Amino acid sequence: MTTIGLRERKKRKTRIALIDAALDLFLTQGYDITTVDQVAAAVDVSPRTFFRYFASKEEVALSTCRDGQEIFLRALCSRPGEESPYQAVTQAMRVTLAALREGDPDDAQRLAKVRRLIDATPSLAAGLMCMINKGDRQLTEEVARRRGTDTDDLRTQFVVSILNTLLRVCFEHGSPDLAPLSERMERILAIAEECLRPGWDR
Amino acid sequence: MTTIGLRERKKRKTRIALIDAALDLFLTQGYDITTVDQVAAAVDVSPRTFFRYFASKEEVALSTCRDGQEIFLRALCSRPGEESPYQAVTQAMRVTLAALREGDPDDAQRLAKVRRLIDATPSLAAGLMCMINKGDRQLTEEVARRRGTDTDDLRTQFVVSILNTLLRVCFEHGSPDLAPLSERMERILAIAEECLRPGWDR
DNA sequence: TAACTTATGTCACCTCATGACAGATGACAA
DNA sequence: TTGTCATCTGTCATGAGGTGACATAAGTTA
Repeated sequence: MTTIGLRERKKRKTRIALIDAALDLFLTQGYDITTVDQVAAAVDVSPRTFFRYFASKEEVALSTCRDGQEIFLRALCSRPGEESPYQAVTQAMRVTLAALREGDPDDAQRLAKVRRLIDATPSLAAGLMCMINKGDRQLTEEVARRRGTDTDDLRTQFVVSILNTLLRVCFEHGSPDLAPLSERMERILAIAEECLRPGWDR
Repeated sequence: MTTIGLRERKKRKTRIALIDAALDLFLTQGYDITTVDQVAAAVDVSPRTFFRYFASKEEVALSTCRDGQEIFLRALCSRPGEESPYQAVTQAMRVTLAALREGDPDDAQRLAKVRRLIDATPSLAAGLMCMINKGDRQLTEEVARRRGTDTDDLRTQFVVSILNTLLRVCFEHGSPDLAPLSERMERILAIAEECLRPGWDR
């Protein structure tokens, strides 16, 4: 049986509706001149309610990315413990892309929209970057665990930063489409392996 | 002769005064609850005038860092052309730290305050990171020039990201003091050289 | 149905940020 | 010194982002 009731279903529906309305308005009019009121009105909801779903205008724009990030972080945590930090991260990246390819097409669609939006909106690009780096703490713990150090270890922090770099380069300037994104990622990883000494992440 | 007139001097003075007042208020009360009006009042200036000097509350908080960044970027551009991207960046970092050590002690003092402030204020930490990455375009051009590629080159972008990583790791979690900062930087660079293959940035 | 929990709307309020306009002040030439 | 000009500044008005308080409506559970 589905344990979720009508209330929960409604909540998810308005959340999605807010995201979609916001994305469409942002893309057609521009992010900056679109007001929260307009987004709320498009979904027939009070502005106050908007802020109960999203803490800020930026959050609604980037929520899809955040969801993707969480998929990635979960994938990362469930990688086998023998994998080195680099292996675990790259595999988790591949898993995330695969999940996206096989999941709800609407989600992929939304992600494509967000990507177009971010490319047209510098402040959102900055926000996305910050978001990626927010995952640092979890990433740091995961790397520290795999390297057998604590999170203060300078080398661990260095490894984390490099991995973060890979994540950023792969995902920040991508095409909206999934296949080229995947290809781009593999090229980046090849470059990384050319540049880094074997065992650098151990 | 000094070519700057009274007007220019006054402008610089209020700018500095605004920065110092803002930093002190932010540190004593907290960044978030301090209003622009308070900062303006502390310098006996209208709030409107504040916004003629700084585009935002964040800008006044991070202005000292931005100044430092500009010193760094100028130092980078004037490095000899034979240096590899990595050499040029690391030397520019050292030059920047040296300039700070030998420059106006007030500036170093301000920088220390900013650091304490950033450590206590996540949103500013995010802002700082974004600022650092804003320097990317210039950094990318410099790296592309030294590698003899154009700025779209994937490997160039990778090199830029790694260098950016170094910058971040060195400057973001530092002690307020200058000497330990310098030492930390050297340790990070040593780690980087352990991890990266010779010639990785060529 | 009754009692509860929770989502929502309304209202009020604050801060950030910007445009328009007028007055004050420094810069500069005659 | 004086007059003109550019520019800095203050005042006022406006709009958007964001939040707290409280009542109400709706879903949930007994």
